[in-house]
Amino acid sequence: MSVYALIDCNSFYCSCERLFRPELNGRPVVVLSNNDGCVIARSREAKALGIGMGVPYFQNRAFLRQHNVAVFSSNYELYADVSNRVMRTIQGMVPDLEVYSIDECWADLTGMPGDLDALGREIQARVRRWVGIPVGVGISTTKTLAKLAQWAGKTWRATGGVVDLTDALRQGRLLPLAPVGDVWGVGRKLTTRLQGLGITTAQDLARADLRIVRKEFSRVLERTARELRGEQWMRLHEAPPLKKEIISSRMFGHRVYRLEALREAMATYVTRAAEKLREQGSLCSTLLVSVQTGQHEPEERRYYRSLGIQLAHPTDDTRILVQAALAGLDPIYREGYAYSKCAVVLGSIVQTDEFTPDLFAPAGQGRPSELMQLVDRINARYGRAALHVGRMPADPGWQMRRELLSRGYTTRWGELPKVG
DNA sequence: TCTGGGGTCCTAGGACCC
DNA sequence: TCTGGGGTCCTAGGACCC
Repeated sequence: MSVYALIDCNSFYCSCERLFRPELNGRPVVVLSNNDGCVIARSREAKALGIGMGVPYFQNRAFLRQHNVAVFSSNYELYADVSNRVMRTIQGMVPDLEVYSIDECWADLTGMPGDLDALGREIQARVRRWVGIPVGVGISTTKTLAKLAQWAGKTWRATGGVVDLTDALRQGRLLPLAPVGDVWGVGRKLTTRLQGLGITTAQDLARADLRIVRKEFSRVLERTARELRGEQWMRLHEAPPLKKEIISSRMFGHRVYRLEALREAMATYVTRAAEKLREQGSLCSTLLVSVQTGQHEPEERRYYRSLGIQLAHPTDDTRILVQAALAGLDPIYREGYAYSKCAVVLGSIVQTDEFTPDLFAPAGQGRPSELMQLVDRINARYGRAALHVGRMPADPGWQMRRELLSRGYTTRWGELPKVG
């Protein structure tokens, strides 16, 4: 029998902000999305105030001030660094680990001797002591059940955030109490449709007729239902698979009207995407560029258009990619719209040894660019964008807003905390 | 009335996750 | 004034093939 654990950091971004600001313990804390757009992380105290996930910041600013809520722009450099520390700590305590997201990981505990509940509490205590971040642990025989165990740990505080759900009897008690919408893989749309069929709890889904689930919904949901029954359909992925597409997009800090500004932004995003491409040692041969106005504009002022571009040879060269993206931008730009965002998606991603090179390709094309490797090394040493294409401005007017950014406590020499 | 069946590949779009 | 970003998987449907 397999045993999986899901370890999840509580209100991760808020916990990171508190790490070097202990006076914030007990005080409600929220963290905003890019551009200070909406609330994406809430401490327990903030949730208790009724602040919803994803609510727009500008509509709630007064309420937040009134309740003395500490508000932060997202500081991804800090969160990524703290996340690495958490993962390394857990890695030393379990046989196999899959980093699932910035604040969650799976562990394979199959065959671990001793009390699993006690192991869960040990992990929790060590991460708290070594890194300072509170975590919850859910343990069971499938990933979907482990996820549900972790949900139970959050929902019933008496558990202390650790729930061992390997026992069939305990599963039988929990499943009828769990709303189907809290099952991993069941989102809003599916919840509504399932409820229409009288399937309202995890137990209902586990007991549903699998043929009907497959026919009316999908194989994906069938797999979820089977996992709730204890059939193991998902395994651990220790080495993260290479990305099949790489997206770079961002809302602008202010609306943008001119083609020239869009070109700057596009060049910046393509540069970032190409860096990610090279980080995984891949080449790409298609791009999709898009521009759009705000979703909340009146109908007649909304505009969205995208264009796919096929390259002659797979490449990882920022210069070629930027040139192609800018050529694609021109025909989809229309004057007179208030643009809020542009994006690039790199696709048809391959490894160098995965395709047949073109005998007639110009020298240097169709393989990793040595020049780009040099640029990456220089930028790693002297700071991102020390060397960059001329189209990328140093201080763009459209840059995202981060007015409430905390310090780079662990990632910038000049911003280290001072003691004494 | 009624028009083959089955396979592959590609793309667009939907749904989900964090 | 102001509403996130990055990713995966699956499905349906069209084109094409034998």
